[in-house]
Amino acid sequence: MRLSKLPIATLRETPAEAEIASHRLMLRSGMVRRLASGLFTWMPMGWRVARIVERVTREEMERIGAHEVLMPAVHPAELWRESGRWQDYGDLLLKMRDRGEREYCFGPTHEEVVTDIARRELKSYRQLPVSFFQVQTKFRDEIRPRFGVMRSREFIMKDSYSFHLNEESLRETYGRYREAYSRVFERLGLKFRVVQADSGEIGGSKSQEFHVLADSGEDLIAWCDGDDFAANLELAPALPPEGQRAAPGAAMSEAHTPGMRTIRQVAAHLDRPPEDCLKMLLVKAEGGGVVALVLCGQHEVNELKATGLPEVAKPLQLANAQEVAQAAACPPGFLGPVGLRVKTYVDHAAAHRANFVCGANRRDKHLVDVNWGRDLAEPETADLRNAVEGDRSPGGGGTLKIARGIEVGHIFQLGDKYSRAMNAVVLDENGAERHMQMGCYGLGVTRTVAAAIEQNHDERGIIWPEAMAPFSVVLVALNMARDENVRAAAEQLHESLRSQGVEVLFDDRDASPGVKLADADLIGIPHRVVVSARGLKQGTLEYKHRRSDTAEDLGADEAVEFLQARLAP
RNA sequence: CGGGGUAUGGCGCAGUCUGGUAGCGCGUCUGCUUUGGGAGCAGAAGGUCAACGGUUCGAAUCCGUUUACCCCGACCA
Repeated sequence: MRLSKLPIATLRETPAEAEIASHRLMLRSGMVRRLASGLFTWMPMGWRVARIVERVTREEMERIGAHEVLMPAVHPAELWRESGRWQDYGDLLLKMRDRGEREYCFGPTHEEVVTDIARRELKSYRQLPVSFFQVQTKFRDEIRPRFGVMRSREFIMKDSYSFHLNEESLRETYGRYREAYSRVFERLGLKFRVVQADSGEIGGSKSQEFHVLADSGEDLIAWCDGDDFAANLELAPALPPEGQRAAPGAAMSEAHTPGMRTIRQVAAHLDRPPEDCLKMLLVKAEGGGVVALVLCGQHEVNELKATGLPEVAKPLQLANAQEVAQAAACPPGFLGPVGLRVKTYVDHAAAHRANFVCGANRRDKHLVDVNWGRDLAEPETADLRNAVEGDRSPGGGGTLKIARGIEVGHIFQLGDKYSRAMNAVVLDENGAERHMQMGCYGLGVTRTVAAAIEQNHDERGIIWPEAMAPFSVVLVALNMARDENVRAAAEQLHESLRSQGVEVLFDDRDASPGVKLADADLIGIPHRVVVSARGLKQGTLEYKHRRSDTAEDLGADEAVEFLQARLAP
């Protein structure tokens, strides 16, 4: 492609709306343009990248025998009423009416449609297992679209659905998808992790997420290098500490802690480490009232774990002022478990502390040298907190690491949730009707493009992994408009590379060298060749990799072989 | 949906408090010069100041209504 023919300007200044690197760089490099909140046009350069992700994904889907289909983007309401999700999916579902006042939604996912297909087409266990996939535009009416195409309302997803006679077959196919997804992200050159995940609204039992590792990721994931444990932080168990709890020491006493409502203030004032200072949260209980949760000062409550307790209301909500006042005669900063008559759960780590500090349930007072079993009853323990770096791995192979990730894929074993709701059955070998087992598997195509940029960029621009780059080589011809030698050499190299099948972006614009070099860095093509009058005088071209700090000269006549050697897969 | 904010040429912004008929940088176009890290000079095009209504001799500016967008919270590929 000749840049002189691509009428898309790169932006020197960043539009004010862009908060994160990928959004900024995609706008500046002209990969996408915004139409409205959460709606983006994919411009030529960006679309090439999206299509690479699509292509690699398709190839891996076909490799495991999935059949590509294309289902409608618009779905009739009846189908979604049948599954119960016309209501359950909530406002994320974009609903609309046609001229006959019939109700439809724009599909945010396709379990209903594919299950309808399956119940019509699949009649016998002999047809199973089978899986279908599509690459298609989805619409989710997100409350707050943000981060450009990372969380847009309209986006492209590759979604697959598998059908099985039994759970064993489902598990086997699920495993194949996990491997296929891993191959997709490996081939794209992304650093990623597969982690255990919560199934959320889609339902079903087991699910795993694929996260591209990036510091700007919205999710936290935990894993252990010494075993195969890996989970979304919301699911990662925080194991009880090992060993015996220390013996009680000095007798419990009261300390004056005026106005100190945070763990940090209390710990500093009493000269105790934060882990010795237990904090207590009052949260709303199912059916009214409150439940108390006690954790070590440095730990964070885990919402999924907390709401898993029978008494705790979903979603997790802190008690309001009235509820706190009802439970204790002090402000929230001075709450503690001693003498409190509220259902109380204590995190394993907090239950392991001896001689700890906690609120006294009196304004401006804390208790010091408190001990379970001495100053108050032995606690009812539970896992309430987020795991932290260095915690013991549930897999037993060492300690946990924590990193940020961007969720680009999610695979589920759905079981019979949809096949039951929509009565999708086949006859088994005994001629009996059986609800099919289902799996579903999503991969965010457009989000993967943004995630790749989050993981691979520097202050100058994007650094595409080789496999995702919209072009392999950028050919920068300096002062081509006024130097016939440069023009001839550049045109010739462009033609040679093209004839060898190399995807080359030819910067033949009549622009200053600074502009061209800056744009080459911004767009992020891995291999750069500069043709200049200066070099040609010595019969050389200049080569530089986007990740390298230094350029090297190469003979003008060996450029094609040189590049081919570098581009070899 | 709750809270906060913004809306002025393609992009980034000033002007609004204190009303007087719109300006800067980047980009675009023309010409000359320059040419290895976002060039210089000269000239030019481009704005119903988000929309509607009101106050006023006069509104980007004051008042009211509406809309769009952004940021912070709960969701997801």
